[in-house]
Amino acid sequence: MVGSEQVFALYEKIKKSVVKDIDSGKLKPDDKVPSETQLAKLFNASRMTANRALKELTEESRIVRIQGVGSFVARPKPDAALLEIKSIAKEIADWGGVHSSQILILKEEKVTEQIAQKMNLNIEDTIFHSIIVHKDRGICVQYSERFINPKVAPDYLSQNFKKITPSDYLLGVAPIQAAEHIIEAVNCNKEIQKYLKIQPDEPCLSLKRRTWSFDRVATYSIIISPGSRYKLKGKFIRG
Amino acid sequence: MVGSEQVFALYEKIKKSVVKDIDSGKLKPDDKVPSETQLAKLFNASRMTANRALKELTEESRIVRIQGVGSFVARPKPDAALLEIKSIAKEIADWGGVHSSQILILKEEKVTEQIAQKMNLNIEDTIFHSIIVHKDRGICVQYSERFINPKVAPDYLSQNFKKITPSDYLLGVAPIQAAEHIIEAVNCNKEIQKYLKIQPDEPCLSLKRRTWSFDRVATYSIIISPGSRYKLKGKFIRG
DNA sequence: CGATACTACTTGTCTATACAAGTATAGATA
DNA sequence: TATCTATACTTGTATAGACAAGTAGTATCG
Repeated sequence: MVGSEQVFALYEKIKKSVVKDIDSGKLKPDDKVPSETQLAKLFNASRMTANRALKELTEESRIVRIQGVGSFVARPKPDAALLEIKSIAKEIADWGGVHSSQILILKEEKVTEQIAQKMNLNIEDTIFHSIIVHKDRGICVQYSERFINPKVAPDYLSQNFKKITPSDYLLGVAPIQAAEHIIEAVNCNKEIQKYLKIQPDEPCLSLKRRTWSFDRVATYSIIISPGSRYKLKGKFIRG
Repeated sequence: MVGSEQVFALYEKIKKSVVKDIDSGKLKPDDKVPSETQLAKLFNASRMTANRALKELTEESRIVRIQGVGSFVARPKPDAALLEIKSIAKEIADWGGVHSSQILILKEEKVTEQIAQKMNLNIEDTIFHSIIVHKDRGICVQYSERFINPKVAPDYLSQNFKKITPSDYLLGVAPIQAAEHIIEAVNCNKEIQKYLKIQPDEPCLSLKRRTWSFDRVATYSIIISPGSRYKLKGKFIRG
């Protein structure tokens, strides 16, 4: 093994070359990546080898390929990890509870400066704003305040949410491509204490979440759950 | 589109066939999957097509392939989602803090019944047990109690952890394949209050984590952070 | 002017073949 | 017995060629 040089397969060399061009900025998001035929000629490879390189870059979300058109540099995503948290309704169902929810607020309103910044909106834009309290057999287990970008779910306000939960509706019209979470333990304010019917010193889990859909910030949510009544569960597998 | 039947590519048919055999129980974990040559003959396909099918099944973690030996049904993992949480040291560094840690306990001991159950160990087995307090500029931000399966990191106790953190050492010798998390908001007990130097009513984030490596439970950790001093951040992208 | 057909180019799938490289086993050899 | 060797089989990589299918633009026709 002394002095030996790592040998890379040809398709790996092609991949590295394209990745290098992307990372160096030579190829920018939405730029056209050389076609399979061009790459094959460039690297003295067969088209299949270039195909494999581009195919794997697709799987790694570095490029997007469109049949008949070409391959293009993918738009960067916030990060490349996955956090899966079950919907509250599903979680309650899974431990044998009975889920119900109460919509406290559901309206369109002007964005505040803070929300505009978090959701990449202009200050004159409006958003959909909802506050929902989730219960298990009548006991409040979660306060959920959500701001929804009207561009990704224009019909949100006209849903009646009898047959489908707001979360499931949103997942249908605006599938989550990416999300960012901040989890904290907090003592929540009096208003939320009232909604959740908890004592002032009861520690609560606060989950602030931004989701992206179609390369837009789709939702910004603040989710508060009393520690004594709710445990957040997550699972993961590294790729 | 009326009455049209979905046409599947040949490599997809091969994939589906193998997946069906796995899901139906006809092929069990560690069983040998037919070789590329056999599948090619079976489906009247070329070896390259069978190769593509098995290659994609590898990427989907349904099978494991060993060059020169064959393809085998993968052992099932806890779940198929990914939660990435930065190491505390990295997170502190990222917001410009200065990380230090203090090892309170680091020893081998007999497992308790509870830990044995959580880590799939026998009651006569021993484990490595560590308690570490992480600080930022001398202020405690995290209490971390960890139980390590000696089988995945037999040299853990003989490390001095001057140049490498325990987490990074573990990641090196026992890469995480999967993990399970339970996140709660809690009021922590007096002992931990003392370690973290916090008030009794200070809400804390509790993170209980099991990690798997090489198909074994590698670690079980209880991580406690005061809410006022620590925010857990997670990011995700759906595949 | 608008619809149609043609074309050049792209990615998607598939074949037949080849050689490299890793593993397991049976048999020959020391 | 222990070790080497030939072999059969496996997966990994790569080629050259083929046809299908989708897109965009150009030229042609009515």
